[in-house]
Amino acid sequence: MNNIFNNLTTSLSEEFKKFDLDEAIQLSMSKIAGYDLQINNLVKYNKSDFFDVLQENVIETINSSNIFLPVEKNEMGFLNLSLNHIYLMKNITNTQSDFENEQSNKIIFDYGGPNIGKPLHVGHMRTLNIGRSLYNIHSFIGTEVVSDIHLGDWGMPIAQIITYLEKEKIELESLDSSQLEVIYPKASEEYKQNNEFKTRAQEINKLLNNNDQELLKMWESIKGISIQSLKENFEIFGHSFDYWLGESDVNNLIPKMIEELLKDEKIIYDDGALISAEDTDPKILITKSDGSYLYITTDLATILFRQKNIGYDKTFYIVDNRQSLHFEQLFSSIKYFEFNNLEHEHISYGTLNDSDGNPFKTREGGTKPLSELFKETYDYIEKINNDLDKSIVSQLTNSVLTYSDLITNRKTDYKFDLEKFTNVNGKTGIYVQYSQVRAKKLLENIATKHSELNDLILNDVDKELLSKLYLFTYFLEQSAVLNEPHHLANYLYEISNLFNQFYESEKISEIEDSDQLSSKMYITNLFLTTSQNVMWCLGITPVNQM
RNA sequence: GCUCUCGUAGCUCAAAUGGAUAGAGCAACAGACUUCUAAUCUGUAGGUUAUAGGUUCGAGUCCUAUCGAGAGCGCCA
Repeated sequence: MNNIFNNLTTSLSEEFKKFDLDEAIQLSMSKIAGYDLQINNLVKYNKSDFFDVLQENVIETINSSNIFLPVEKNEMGFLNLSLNHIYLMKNITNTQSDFENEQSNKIIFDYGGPNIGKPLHVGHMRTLNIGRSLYNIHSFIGTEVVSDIHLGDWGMPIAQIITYLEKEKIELESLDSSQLEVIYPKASEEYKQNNEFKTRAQEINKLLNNNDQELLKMWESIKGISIQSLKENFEIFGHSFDYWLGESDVNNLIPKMIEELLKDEKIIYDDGALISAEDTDPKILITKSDGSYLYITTDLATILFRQKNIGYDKTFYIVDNRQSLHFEQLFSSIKYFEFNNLEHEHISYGTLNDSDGNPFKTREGGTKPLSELFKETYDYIEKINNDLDKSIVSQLTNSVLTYSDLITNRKTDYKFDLEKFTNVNGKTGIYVQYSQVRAKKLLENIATKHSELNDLILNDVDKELLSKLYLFTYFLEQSAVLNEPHHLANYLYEISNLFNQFYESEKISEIEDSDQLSSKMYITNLFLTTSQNVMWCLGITPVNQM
């Protein structure tokens, strides 16, 4: 990605190359109070005879960039850097234009993955939050991004629902989404318990795969009802997708895919089922022994569909940790079957549990619908402040559900603790929202006193805040490179906390000196811009009052 | 049984690619409101990074072993 530090680190690498050293220069957060960043690449050479010369050259290069205040030599080779606020003031805006990117790189984000007929439940929350955030982050730095919800709209679950409707003689015309949501668990239960039901469901599944017109019509209206309900839900949570493709859209590609793989002897028969001929442990099952398709069958066909109809350089699958074996097999098969050499990555995440660390359940023991979690959070916030508009409470609810999800490293399981996540203090959606509302009000209050910025007059807190704001790019890059939104989420807390210190340290509206006031205004403005852009990257909508 | 992930303060978590004295937030305790919104801020306390070895100038991070936790392992997705 483009940012103001890149040119510098590139030319610093050149300095190392002059001594035959291949070093990727890394800026890291400073460990020493009073400094902002440090460069540690020199340390490992501090016993070499060229150390002094190299260090001098490096320092000279840094100094001529103006990004930092003059750097001093360090015996060990730790270069401590302080940002040059005056220079950066003219060169950093923390808006998207700072990161304009010329490389064309297209990423497909495969996330969400709800099944039709089933309501969104808490298990969907992380893929939606992480997926949206990564989509926004990559979009923010200028990458071409495409999202695909990858609907579970085919296969056994659908067959089970249709079998149930048939058995209970439920008319399609009378069916609505809330009914559908009740039907699925019942159908799934019958499938397990009742052999007759199971046989019929498998039959229907096969008929569907063979394009039975009557059944396809039923399937289509069930899908329509389901998508409508999903879209209404997403409206509440602020999610949207570029593509609403599903397993059914690639179904017709599978027979030919299987045929060709068989012909090339990439897959072979084993106990009637088809497995990959690749030498793996465990073996990769491609179709069942009755010829019907599996998770990996559709995922493989999806690759073919996407490279033909969408085109991409990378695909990110934002899916649960527990499916890592599936993706290992999928990615390995893509190469082995010679589909393409593009980049595919499983962006895995841990399970969301309740505050006791147990899987989220309703009181009755079923999977908890996402709408229920939303309602509980909404009510909790409303109790804290019942003067607010419903729309703001709703936005705050989303902030809490999103921020608490993104503040933790995605790889580990985490506990959803309502009381903790709605706390006014601490790393919560409420706190970061409050901070930016404060900034907005402050700007409204002193707007009339605004004057041109001639010089920056900064106290210690101002400097600390300003430095942190100029480091937006650092955290953005970390989140983008590692596909980990928590770096940005934590950054949002840090700048919010520093802003609150800044706000409390001095009564800004009473400042007489116009240069000093302008400095404060500038910082407040930059904070607001940064905070709102970070929120955008995380998928949080800033509220206007609270 | 095999494979993978993880173990950091009382609790929940940071510390990307190995870098200087391991940081935050809660909770606890002590302070600051006739407010630019105190839904805030300040301070105190809290650590042998599970254990034992190893690699390195340098290890929470890499390697090996042990203990502990979780997940996955051909006809679900």
